[in-house]
Amino acid sequence: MLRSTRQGSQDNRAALASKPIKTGPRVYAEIRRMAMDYRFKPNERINEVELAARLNVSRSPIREALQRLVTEGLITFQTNRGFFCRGFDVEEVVNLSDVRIVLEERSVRLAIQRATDEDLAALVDWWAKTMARADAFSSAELTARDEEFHIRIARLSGNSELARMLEGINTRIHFVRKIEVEKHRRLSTTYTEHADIARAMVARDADRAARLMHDHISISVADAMSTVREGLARIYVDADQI
Amino acid sequence: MLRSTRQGSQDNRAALASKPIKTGPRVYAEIRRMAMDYRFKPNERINEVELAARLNVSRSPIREALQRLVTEGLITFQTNRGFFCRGFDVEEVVNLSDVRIVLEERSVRLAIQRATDEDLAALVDWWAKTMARADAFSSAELTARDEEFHIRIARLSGNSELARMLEGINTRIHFVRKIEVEKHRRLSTTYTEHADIARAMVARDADRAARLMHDHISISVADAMSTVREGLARIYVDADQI
DNA sequence: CCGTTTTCTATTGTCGACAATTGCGATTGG
DNA sequence: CCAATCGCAATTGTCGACAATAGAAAACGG
Repeated sequence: MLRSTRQGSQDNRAALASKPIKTGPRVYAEIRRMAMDYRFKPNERINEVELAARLNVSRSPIREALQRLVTEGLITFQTNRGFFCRGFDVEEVVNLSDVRIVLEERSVRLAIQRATDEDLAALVDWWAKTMARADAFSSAELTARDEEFHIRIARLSGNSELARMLEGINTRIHFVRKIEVEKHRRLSTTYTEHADIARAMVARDADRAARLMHDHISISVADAMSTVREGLARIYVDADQI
Repeated sequence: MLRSTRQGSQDNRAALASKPIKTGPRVYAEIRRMAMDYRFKPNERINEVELAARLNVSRSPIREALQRLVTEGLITFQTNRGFFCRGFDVEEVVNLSDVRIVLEERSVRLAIQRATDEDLAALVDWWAKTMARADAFSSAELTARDEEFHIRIARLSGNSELARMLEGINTRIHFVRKIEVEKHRRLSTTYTEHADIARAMVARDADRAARLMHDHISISVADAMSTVREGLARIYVDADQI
């Protein structure tokens, strides 16, 4: 009776719809999303056993996922003390933004150099369609489109490392971005800015596109501060009623 | 006699000089270095049990370290198939180089904006001293100094995220960099280029410093190809006699 | 002799167990 | 009443065991 071993987990899997996703990837994806949305409070210690229990798995996949998230910058780690949620402060947002600007500028420039006319036309079309339906989208969906616009350009750059790094930054600033989207829901400058960038790309006007991109992404420190403040409010208020 | 449990590892630790470094970090550092130096052959499958045996630990710390290295871009992973060494090709080197250029340019510019006169003077001094002793250094040491020069600037930028990303790129291009250092051992343009950059920084000439940095880092695709070729030779020849 | 299916083996994925460590709270001495 | 010390409870670090999977080898049929 000592060797019933992994009986429990078998049941869990079965209950979870036979075997939709493998445990490892699933756990990774779930924790990742939690971290992106600050479902862990900033600097909060993450209890492995508790998390394992919540996701119905053992600590092994949990720890492996957490380790991965550490290098992604979503989680912090101290030996013998465990994993912590990353902090949430203005400096980090500003720093990431600053890096993002130069990478996105490079991204458009390369895309203009290397993408085909069809690719760029498709980008313009896609964004036009998205804009047309903008009102029907939730804020979360809208944020996703915003992110996708930039990622598409990054992919068109033909530099997979560049795209990879921008994706990394995206996941880290996802939370602030979502707040910004909601803030500016009414005055939807974002949509027209995207359209302008895309058009400049079609026209192969690298300098203009890069400048537009720069201005589009730039945020004042004051903006960042207000967004972070708003974010903190959500983390410590809304989170409780999830 | 079933519960001798972790006897074995106890012995290992004891044999390894009581307890110099904790297992986890040690394993991570060792595997990381192996990956940096292509002690695993490109795209080679990494056998967890074998590696665990070699480092005298169980698979848990191995897997955790590998997971971390996956997001660092030093290791590849496929579910149910395991971990693989990253490839080694020209495209990746060129892509990383391209990203590196824009980040390093931003880095100098920010450093010029934010570093104190003392900081910059210290940078110049340190590099002068290093240059003076250059002949006494091994190629490995020389490579380390090269890397350190750039990292110092990144830190002076005051943007920790920028520094972090540049460090990430450094570990990924470490191998090619080492080869480049050895190639150009004689015609040591690198040293004077560094000195020039540092001087431009002291003079707070951002445009010049950025341009120098750009030219310093830029490599032609032809150079990259030759370096990669040389690298492949080493990986598949020298590696056997380690 | 070649292509398909089956069996077998090597390797990964996940688990529960236990030791080591940390941090907190109680206890004691000033 | 506060500071330092001690011990205990909670938590992390690492391990070996076993199931699931994939890939190779063997058996089979054409």
